[in-house]
Amino acid sequence: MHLSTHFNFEQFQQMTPLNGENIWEYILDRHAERIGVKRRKPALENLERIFVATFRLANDVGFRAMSLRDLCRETGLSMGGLYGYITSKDQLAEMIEDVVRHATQALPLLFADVKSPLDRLEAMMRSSIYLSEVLQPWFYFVFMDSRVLQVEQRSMAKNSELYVQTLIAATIAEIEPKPQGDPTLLAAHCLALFQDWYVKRWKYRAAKVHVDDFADSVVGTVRGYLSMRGV
Amino acid sequence: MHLSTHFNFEQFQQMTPLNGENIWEYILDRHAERIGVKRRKPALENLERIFVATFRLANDVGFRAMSLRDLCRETGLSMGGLYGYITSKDQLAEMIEDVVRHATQALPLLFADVKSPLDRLEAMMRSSIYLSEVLQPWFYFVFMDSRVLQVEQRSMAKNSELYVQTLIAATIAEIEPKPQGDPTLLAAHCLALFQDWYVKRWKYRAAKVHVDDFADSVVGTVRGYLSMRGV
DNA sequence: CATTAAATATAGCGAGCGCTCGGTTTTTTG
DNA sequence: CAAAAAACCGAGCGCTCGCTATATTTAATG
Repeated sequence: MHLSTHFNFEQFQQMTPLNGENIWEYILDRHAERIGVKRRKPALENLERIFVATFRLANDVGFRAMSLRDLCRETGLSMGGLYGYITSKDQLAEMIEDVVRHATQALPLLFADVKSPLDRLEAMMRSSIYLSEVLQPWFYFVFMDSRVLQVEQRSMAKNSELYVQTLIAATIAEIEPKPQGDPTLLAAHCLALFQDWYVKRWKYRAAKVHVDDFADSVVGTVRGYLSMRGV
Repeated sequence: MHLSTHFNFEQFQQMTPLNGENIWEYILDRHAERIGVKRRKPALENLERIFVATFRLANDVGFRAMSLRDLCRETGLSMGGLYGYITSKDQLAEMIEDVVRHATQALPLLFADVKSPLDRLEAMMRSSIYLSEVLQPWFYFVFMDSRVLQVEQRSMAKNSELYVQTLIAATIAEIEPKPQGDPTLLAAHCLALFQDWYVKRWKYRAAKVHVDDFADSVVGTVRGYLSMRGV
């Protein structure tokens, strides 16, 4: 199961438990007893249609301004059919936030046993970037729309960010010789750097930047700074 | 007029042409012939009420989902009164995007004559951070809500980002000895770093991080990396 | 092929939307 | 202190919202 900490995107795709294909199965199983639709094949197809359309519409007008009638038009479902898969509009967003949060928090734990803190940091940042490449619309949705969800989802998304930041700060604090600057602030910078991949995806797509180039650049920059001699 | 390139927030507040107080005058003058209200004092007061309320509501539900009736409730104006200041809901967002774009693009030009590229880069990043501190809700609004505006505003916001990125990339390219990595990609990292100040403002507020501490950290990190010896 | 269960279509509820416009109140002016 | 000007109010227009109850169509099963 375990790979080098210097894996690239192709290698990551082999090891990630969640990807763009099996995610519909994950969601269907996770909400099995609540989802009214019993037959598996149309359920998976419709789930994919629903979420893909949600991402497109939310990106156009924002989640709260997106109408379920538009969602029906995009998916080909009727209002009644749609409500076989969700219990409310808010609950639809909740499902997305839930996927992203679980995926985000599961990743860093895979590398908890890596001895070198610099290598562990690289592995966490690389896997975060690669995962957000595989699930870009999901991550983007949570980043842009979690603020308009109900209070509970909002704070869950914030706490998830702080959790990852704390993990990274702890790793940075282990580095010897100690890098200049506050580990928590440096960890925040790391988050800002790798989140940029899915937040500004339009920019990198237009510039034809490959995810491996981006990851190399971020990792190289961070490693370069953190392994500098202090003043 | 000219200051050192190592100014802090207090010094920046002395030199910025736009701040939290005179911005209402700026907006009133810029839209003078369109705004129906002629008397200056109530106009300035109501403009402030309108924009402050817009920021609060847009942050809660997103701009497209924010209703003008809620806006009236928050401002104390009626629908009719509100429409003395705006011509449409979209035009309200347009005014905000316009302020941010002009302020963003005017800043870097102040330092075009700084000889040392590293110093110029520092000045551009510092001023960007400090300006976004003074006008945080404005910057945050454009970052989060420009995607839901009409196509024209959307592309203007994107082009503005690319413009600043190009300026920074050109400055990075001047640095000797040449830093490792693609200047455009490094410039993108710089943007991600200093935009984090207003995008994740909730995080830094909670952690009681002062804007000068943040700016020092970002500038220190970037300078540290860019002035490293290449491999 | 008939039966039955699953999935979908549709009409409709009360509420709220952006926006307008005739009327009212407030402020300035002579 | 009137008259004129400026600012503001809020009911109402046509339309859409999230959501539901019921009827209809589709697919699996004997």
